[in-house]
Amino acid sequence: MAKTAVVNINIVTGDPRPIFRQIVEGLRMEIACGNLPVGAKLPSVRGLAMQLTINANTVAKAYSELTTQGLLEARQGLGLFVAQPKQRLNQDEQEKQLGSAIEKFVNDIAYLDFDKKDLLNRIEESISKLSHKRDED
Amino acid sequence: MAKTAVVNINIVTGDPRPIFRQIVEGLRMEIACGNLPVGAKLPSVRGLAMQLTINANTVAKAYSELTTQGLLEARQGLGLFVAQPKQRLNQDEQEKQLGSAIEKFVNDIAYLDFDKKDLLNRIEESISKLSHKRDED
DNA sequence: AAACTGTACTATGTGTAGTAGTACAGTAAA
DNA sequence: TTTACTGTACTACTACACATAGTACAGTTT
Repeated sequence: MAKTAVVNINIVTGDPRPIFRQIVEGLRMEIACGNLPVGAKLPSVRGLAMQLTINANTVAKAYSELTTQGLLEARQGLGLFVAQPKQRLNQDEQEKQLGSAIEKFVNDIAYLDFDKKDLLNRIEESISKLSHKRDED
Repeated sequence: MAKTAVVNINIVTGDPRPIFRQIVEGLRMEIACGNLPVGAKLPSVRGLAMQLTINANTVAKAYSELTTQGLLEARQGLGLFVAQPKQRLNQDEQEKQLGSAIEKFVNDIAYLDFDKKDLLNRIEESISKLSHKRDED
């Protein structure tokens, strides 16, 4: 049987995001960075709940959303696995989400002091950590 | 008496953000882009509520948060005005917020298709619309 | 059969968001 | 002085989101 991957996420008290969303976003990044490759087996609902000291239903909710997003694949009685990535959004929806993300980001940083070049470098660096972005020009 | 500025924001049904937050973020951008210059007089709590067809207490809540953030200055009996910008965060807190914003942004775009150079250009372009970022190198 | 796994449900409590309504204090204009 | 604007603050209510606790069922492997 496949060995359970180590999931390196934690819940930050005081983070304005709900707990289940911190899990969702934490796992999205772990998968996007290649720390959880396709086929990796995630901790069980009850296992991750104990690890994070939260309720199992909260973990189940996060896992359910990731499954709906196509990042995970659930097999009842067996566990949850990182799914083979597939294109799920059409071009228009992609463009819309990209635009929203840029707008939200600029809103967040609008009142901060920073050097523009430095900022763009940091963004480029963070993007380069995404595993499927590493091989691009 | 100062003329009330026209505020070009609207509430998007279906937007996951609470209504008061859409107002906060909309006004932050209007101010940051120079559409609402220092000293501009905003619509009254009751006026904006009517304009947006929402409750006046919801507007008051948004205005209150913007006042706390230092972007607006309230004068009881007179109205609300765009405040003189002032540095409010220390360097550490700035860096922390910048890091969080980048992290959140990369999480949002991690599964989208985009050309890296194009993305960085679009971010640079959006930043250039911020009025206090126009004169920078 | 036991022990793991996911899935789904009810029930409860807490906190947030928004509305509706009301009232008070400050200011300017008539 | 009155009127009409302004911001500020409060109570009360409803609805929803979030998280927990508990329970039970079905699938799979050992």
